[in-house]
Amino acid sequence: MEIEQQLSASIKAAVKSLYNIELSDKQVQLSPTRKEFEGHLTLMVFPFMKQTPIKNPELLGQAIGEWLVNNEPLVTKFNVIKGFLNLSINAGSWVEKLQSIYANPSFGIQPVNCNAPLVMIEYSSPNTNKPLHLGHLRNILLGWSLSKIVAACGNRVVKTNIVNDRGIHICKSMLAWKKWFDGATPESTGKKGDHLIGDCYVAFDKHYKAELKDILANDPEIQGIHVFKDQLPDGTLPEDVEKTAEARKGVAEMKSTLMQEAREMLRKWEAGDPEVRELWSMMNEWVYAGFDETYRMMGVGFDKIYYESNTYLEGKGLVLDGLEKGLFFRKADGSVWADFTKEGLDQKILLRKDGTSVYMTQDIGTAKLRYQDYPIDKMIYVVGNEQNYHFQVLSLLLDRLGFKWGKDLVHFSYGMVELPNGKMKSREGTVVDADDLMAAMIDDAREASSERLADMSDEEKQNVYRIIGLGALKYFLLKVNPVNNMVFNPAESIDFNGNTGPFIQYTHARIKSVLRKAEAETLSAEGLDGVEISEKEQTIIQKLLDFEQVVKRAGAEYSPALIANYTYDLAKEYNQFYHDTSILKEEDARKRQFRLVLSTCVARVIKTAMDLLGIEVPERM
RNA sequence: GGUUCGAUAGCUCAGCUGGAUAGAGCAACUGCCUUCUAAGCAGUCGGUCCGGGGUUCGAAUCCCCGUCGAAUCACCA
Repeated sequence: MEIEQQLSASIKAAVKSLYNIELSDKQVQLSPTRKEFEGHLTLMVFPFMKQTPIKNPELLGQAIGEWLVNNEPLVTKFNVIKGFLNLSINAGSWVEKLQSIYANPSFGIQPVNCNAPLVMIEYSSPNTNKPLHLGHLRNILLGWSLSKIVAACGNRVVKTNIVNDRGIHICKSMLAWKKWFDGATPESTGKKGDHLIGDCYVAFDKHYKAELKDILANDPEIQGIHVFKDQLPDGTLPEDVEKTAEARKGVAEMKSTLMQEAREMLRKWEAGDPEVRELWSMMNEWVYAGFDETYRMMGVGFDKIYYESNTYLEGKGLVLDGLEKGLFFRKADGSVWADFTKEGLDQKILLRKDGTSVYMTQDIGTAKLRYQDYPIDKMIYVVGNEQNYHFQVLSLLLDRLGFKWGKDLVHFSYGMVELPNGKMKSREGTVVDADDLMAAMIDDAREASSERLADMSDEEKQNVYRIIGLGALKYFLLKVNPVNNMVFNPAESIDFNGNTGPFIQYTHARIKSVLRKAEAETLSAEGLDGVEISEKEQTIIQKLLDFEQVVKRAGAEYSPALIANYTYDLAKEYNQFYHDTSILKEEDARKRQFRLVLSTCVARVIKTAMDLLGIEVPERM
């Protein structure tokens, strides 16, 4: 990086000295030289050619190249192809850079002080009526990685979770448990609590569906519902089959006794009915124990967890205040609305006519509590792209209410995980369960690596399987640009070869193995001045130097994928070097030393980068 | 229908604020383990960067118009 800055300044000086022209930063475009050409960094001369008296790009490149060779010690030689000036940097400068990387154990990570901006990041945000699935995994891994990256960019970070622990969905599970589960507990069934509650939810849905079917088939009132299309010229009134079915379904849902019971339970919950509350607490505790286990296995956590049962009433007050201040308006039926038609959006309901909260109101309430707890400078919500509209409105709403971070709250919107034949549907049993998937990945890792680790203790082995299996899964989910939907094929297990987590982990383990064998040698980055280095070695140093910029960009663009792809590139470069350069058998002691230092730095950057993704790297595999 | 997002090799994906002949991995085929870990390395095969205009020295990238796909437009969360 500093090499580029220095070079950039010299190029400006060159153009100034040759043609008396001041170049802007934008006009000096340096990029890594493509492999098929000689050189390390390439300058494009087109952006400023018009201003110079020389209208031939080759001649212009030639002139600047000559000036640099004579005046800038970094540059040893150059060549010009079309408008591209390829510059070669002297080997000593690369070695110096490597030495400074080696000297800085936290290379790439910005220090954080107590005055740094405070960024709160919300992710996971589960409902408490079913276990976590693959979609949650993407969310949670993105949130965790983002927290690491934002912190690495010099911010204070508070990781938070809003648990949706109340509402009709949990009442459905509670009702099903009471009706059909005969007092089953996680202990009595040996099931994780979240899975047991998930079973309840499925059971409710199954019975509910059956009841609806029965009502639709047998209820005379429903049979009498018909919706017709417009009259045809011949006077007939064709029935609109679709709308009829829709209307019948709507009435059937109202008539369902199961649904009525669930609603009654919700009403009792809101009224604070002790029996309902007790059941609710018990079942939620089961779920939390289950979630905690999943989070622990994933290696993630939170600094502060909010529960919707504590926040859902909070928004009301703010909305009523806002109403008094004229920020919102009340409709004739008594419901309260915000008008965003001036901002190009619609009107949005904030309180129902009976005064109860909606989703949006709860988010306002949560925001209020968070702001009371922390002096937030920036808020990042990791939530799927299906809620883009919601957050667009929330941003305007919080801004109107005077939250200073409302206007630029970040909705970190990511795409859905789809199966080869479309979306995951819990109703259709096509959901990929998070616990199952992690266990399967660890099994695959065991199968792939048990032979190699024969001399390890069982406990050590188990740990390596876990690191590899989860590494494969996490990398798979994080390497894809978050904004895109992605496809997961359960039939093909996640690969361990190629652009994968284990490939990168393997590179790290290999380096560690070499370093262990070199342990007898005292490793030092001193005394490497003038050591001869290969093009590949130079390329790796250049790649290492990129790391700082990649972290910054990943932070600015909220993209763990950038870190993932960078790390893969680095590992690939290193593997090529490893393949055709011997390290320990090199006879020249300084070259050997240099290669060990280079390898150490690569291992360290891999470890740091993978940590930013929430992925561990093993010492052996 | 409105809004937002997306479309790159058979499949999964990279491609930075516009830069040289568009890159990886998987799959298929071929080499390389008596030498630091072959989860590796090297190679072959594979492209109308959805289509059409425009901007300019130069477009996968920026702008406009289409086509297709996803999400959303609930007094659900």
